[in-house]
Amino acid sequence: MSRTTIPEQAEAPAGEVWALLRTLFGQQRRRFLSAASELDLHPAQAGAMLQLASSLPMHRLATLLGCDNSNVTGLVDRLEARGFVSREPGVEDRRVKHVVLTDAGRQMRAELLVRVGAPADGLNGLTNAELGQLRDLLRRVVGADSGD
Amino acid sequence: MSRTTIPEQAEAPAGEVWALLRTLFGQQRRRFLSAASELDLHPAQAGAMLQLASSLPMHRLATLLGCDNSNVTGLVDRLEARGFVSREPGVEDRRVKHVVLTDAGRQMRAELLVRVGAPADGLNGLTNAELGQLRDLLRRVVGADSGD
DNA sequence: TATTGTTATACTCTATAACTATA
DNA sequence: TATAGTTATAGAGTATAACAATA
Repeated sequence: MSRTTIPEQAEAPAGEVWALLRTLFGQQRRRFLSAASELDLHPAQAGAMLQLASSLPMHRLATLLGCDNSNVTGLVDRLEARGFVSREPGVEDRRVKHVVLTDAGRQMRAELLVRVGAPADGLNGLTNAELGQLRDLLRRVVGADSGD
Repeated sequence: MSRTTIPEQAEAPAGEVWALLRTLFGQQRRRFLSAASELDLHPAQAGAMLQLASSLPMHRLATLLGCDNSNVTGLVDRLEARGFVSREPGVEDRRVKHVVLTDAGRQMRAELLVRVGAPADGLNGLTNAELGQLRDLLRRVVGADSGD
């Protein structure tokens, strides 16, 4: 692939780290898009499938995906038409519908996770001690950003 | 924000690092989407603007964005309609059209970079020595993945 | 013959607003 | 009154196929 990330600001001490992280972001994004494509899922559909670790109300799914409730209607319509999810009425609040994976949906999600969720290949080249170092540093980077 | 990333596989040594990286991915993705939205750009348009560090042939932009040539036609149409880019005919190969930023486009791109390209806030909490450590570790992670 | 960019088509995503049924 | 989900609508992205101009 001749994909390249945008150059610029790779000089500053933090900037250099940032450039490396962006490279990883790009790799991961392409991995996600490839996985979705291979499985014949639209990226948004793949994103929804990944969020469905457990059943979720429609509006909760909308929040997680960062889109309007109305979009989820069509999204779930299409996933339902392909047999990956079903809508189950809420018992406690009858306005709510829960999106729940079918067996086929669980299998599809597993396929996605194999392709997207696996640690980037490069991590396997590090020793456990180095992974520990990396973990500690990243924790501080992540922790400082408002946790969302 | 009540956005959460998908749990699962945070036990393995590499898996823990991977989970942290995914958190960063999510933060960065939301930052990108917010920036695009604030500037009234569709994510795909914002992505194109970021790639235009220098002029690019239409087909090259398509490759960089990972989409078909035919999509770039409409994408550039709309950016052109808003005055951010112009099409310039190629001199060496007359089939080619070069997409080049206008002054307004350069300014818009700068606005985007301020919002998206800045090092994640968390990096500022690390010492230079720690940044060096992090850089060395990430270089090995990135280097091992087939460089695209 | 192959490539560049365009057009046409069809499907999906996305935001907005209006509607319903619940709460 | 407010919330959950739907519908309707419009603008945009995306893939595919077919096409003209150029190589």
